[in-house]
Amino acid sequence: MAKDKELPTLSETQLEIMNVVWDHEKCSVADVWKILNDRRGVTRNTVHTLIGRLEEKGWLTHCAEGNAFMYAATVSREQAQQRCVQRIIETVFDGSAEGLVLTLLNGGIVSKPEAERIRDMIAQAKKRKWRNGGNHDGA
Amino acid sequence: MAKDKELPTLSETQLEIMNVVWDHEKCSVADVWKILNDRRGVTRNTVHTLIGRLEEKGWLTHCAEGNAFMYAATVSREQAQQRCVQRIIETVFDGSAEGLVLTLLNGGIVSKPEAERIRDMIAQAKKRKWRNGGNHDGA
DNA sequence: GACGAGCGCCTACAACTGTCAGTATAGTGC
DNA sequence: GCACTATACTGACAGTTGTAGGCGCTCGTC
Repeated sequence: MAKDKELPTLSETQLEIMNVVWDHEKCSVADVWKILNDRRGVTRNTVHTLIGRLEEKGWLTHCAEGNAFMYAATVSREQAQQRCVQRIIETVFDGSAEGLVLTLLNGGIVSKPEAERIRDMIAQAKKRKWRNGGNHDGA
Repeated sequence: MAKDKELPTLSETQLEIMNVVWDHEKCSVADVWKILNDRRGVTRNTVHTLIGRLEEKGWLTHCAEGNAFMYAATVSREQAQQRCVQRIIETVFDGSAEGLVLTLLNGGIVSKPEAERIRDMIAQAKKRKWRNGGNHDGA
């Protein structure tokens, strides 16, 4: 886990599957299928193919457990989220994290209490990470 | 402009082209091609096809100007950015804008001065938007 | 009028993605 | 042993995307 080989980006459907796997730590094709099928009606085979491709790409690994395969993510949800945010900042906001937050605030995407919680989070992060001059400027 | 018909999402390359168009307000295939070709070597025809597809999907419009076509975006960069952020929050962060900011702060994506500027931005947005009880709680 | 440059249009192709049908295999119950 | 069920594997297909080649039109130049 946590090998930093650059994994290819995930499509929407692939992300949906990864989310299920992350939620359950590890699960079988049938598990994922049940959840996805509940949401939008999809064949077990489809899920199987998608999971297979995710494994091919390195996002998932499997191990036999009884007579079923259990799949687990090779990368934590947090890591994937980080990469995703990083990519969006680079491609959509031309490298500016502030641009992202600005859009968040001015686009009516966050509510007032959310914005306040976000402000608090930043204040806390400031204390925690840079209390005694821990520099972190290289963006 | 600003018609809120739901446009399909943009791929990375498509976004690259849109960025050039947004930067120049309006430009010809040749203009976009020059810039993209400088960056990574791509054929004029490729750019033409991509632009044509973007127009098909409603992201661009063109008007004849002399004997060349000038392309312009139908949606402002800000609108596109908003949608992009909204989508990422929904699909990657399960609807939580705070999750996004948390990732931004804890993932080492933003530097200290950036985080401070972001905090100021939030403080300002608070004053501006919710000064006299203007509620905005619906996501 | 011929010619080269610039441009738009059409077509093609490989890779990827989402979708599923069909087939094989293994476990369970009778 | 056979039928049933659950699972895994393979192959296929349509749509999208990135890439490019080739053709024809227009315009300025010689």
